[in-house]
Amino acid sequence: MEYTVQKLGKLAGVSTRTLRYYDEIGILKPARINSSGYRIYGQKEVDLLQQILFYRELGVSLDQIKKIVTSPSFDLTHALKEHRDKLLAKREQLDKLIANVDKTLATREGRMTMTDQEKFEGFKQKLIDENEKMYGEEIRSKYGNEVVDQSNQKLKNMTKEQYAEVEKLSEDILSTLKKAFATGDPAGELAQKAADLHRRWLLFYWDGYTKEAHASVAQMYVDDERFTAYYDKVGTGAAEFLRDAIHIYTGIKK
Amino acid sequence: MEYTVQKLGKLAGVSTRTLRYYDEIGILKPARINSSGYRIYGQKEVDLLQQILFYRELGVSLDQIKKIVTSPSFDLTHALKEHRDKLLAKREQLDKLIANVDKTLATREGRMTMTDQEKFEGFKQKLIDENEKMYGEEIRSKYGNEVVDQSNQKLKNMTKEQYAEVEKLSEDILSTLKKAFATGDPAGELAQKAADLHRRWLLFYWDGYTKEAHASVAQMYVDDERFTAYYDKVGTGAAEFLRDAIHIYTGIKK
DNA sequence: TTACACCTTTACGTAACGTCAATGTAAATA
DNA sequence: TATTTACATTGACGTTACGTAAAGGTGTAA
Repeated sequence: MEYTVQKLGKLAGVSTRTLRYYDEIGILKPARINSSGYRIYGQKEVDLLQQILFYRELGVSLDQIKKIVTSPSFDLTHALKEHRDKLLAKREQLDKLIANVDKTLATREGRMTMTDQEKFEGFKQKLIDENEKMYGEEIRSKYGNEVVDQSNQKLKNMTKEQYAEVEKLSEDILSTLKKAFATGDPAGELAQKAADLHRRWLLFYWDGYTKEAHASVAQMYVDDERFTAYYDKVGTGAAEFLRDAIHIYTGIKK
Repeated sequence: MEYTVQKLGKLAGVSTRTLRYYDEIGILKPARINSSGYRIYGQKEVDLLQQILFYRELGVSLDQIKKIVTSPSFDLTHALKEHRDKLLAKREQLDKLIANVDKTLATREGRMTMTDQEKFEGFKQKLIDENEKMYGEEIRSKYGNEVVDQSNQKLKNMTKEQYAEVEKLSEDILSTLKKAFATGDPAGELAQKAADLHRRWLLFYWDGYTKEAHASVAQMYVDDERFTAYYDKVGTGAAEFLRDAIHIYTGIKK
């Protein structure tokens, strides 16, 4: 049986380029070249190619393979042992890399959750505390703990993408609030949009959204100086403005 | 503190070529270029290089590193996780390679010992049988079993190098025997050299070399047609010639 | 004859530098 | 000050095992 490059390539599962390359580096020469300059391979070459591909499978370099297949006295066992040593060293190196990447990831994730917590923990606690203060023991025993638990769960399960969305919402709230604040009308379209964004933002933390809780948080923004300061970045009195807008949005007035 | 390429290179443990390459691919540009065209690096670049080398340590490609260090919003955690996946896949691949090389080695070594045994087992058995026949029960119970055991051990423990030496000795015996046979003098220098080579050859199989056993083996070469045929390749009557030479060499005549 | 599949050689691209080569500059020494 | 020595520059080729055109010749079927 005789083969052209493509036929042999298909037979062995290699590209024609590979066969030409093997010819070029002298590792597998065709049995003959026909009158048109085509490479013609015979059975012997098929067998040799199989040999070559076998060693290639083992990760042996073509240079080494060449030595193996061209020199009959080549000490294959020794070569393979050396090759195995190299592979083992490589794996050790890989293991180190993997361990390092893992460690780095762990550190980063540790930092990430810390950052998350730094960002939210205080706020969350504040929310809970204020909530409690506002609604008192009665309401807390009713659904306060539940809300707290869910909030904690949500925070812990939040993905980076979700976090990014939350941040975007935060920014949107501020920018919308700024425009709304400029109109001076808490019942206006912009102010109501800000209130709606704020509701969506809250949904990232609360499962059991209620108008009452929303209104209560809005009041808190006015009562707690830290939140007041945060929203007053938009303009002096913005916290009150947002509270008014939310109270209108929720239909609840305290 | 300002650094030229070499100073920074020494500081960070990389070559100047590496620094130029990093400049070339835009991963680490010097802080400025002085009037002579020298690259001048500052503290910021030192820090960045450390970053770069850290990721390089992790096996991250420079292309990826570039993305990491040039885009602050790059999702490093995600990138590292993907990178780790790649490393894990690589290790799996490596493990397969290693297992295959091991298997190949085992097969080869199995074949090797089989080949050894094919080559020696029959001969060894013959030796033992003949020895037994010649010396009878008495001598066999005296040291025959011991010799057999040691011979077996030696054969099994023979390294490839030792085997190669044995083969070389075999060839030397034949070529020397040929030349000696041409002289027709079993007491001559060449014949005695052949006898000595034969002794050394026997030592590879026997620990407890004795002149008697050696002389006995020599006689066996004449008695057993297979060995006679082997040595008569050198010339008709070569087995007898070798026997005579060995008998002279050992000083034992049967 | 035309189309189409298949062949050829030539040559650039890959990743991350190593290694000259040719040449200019800064610092140290005679 | 002149020279040596050390260090800088850019340019370019080499490395591995092919992938991927490009430009053009060949074989065969419709």
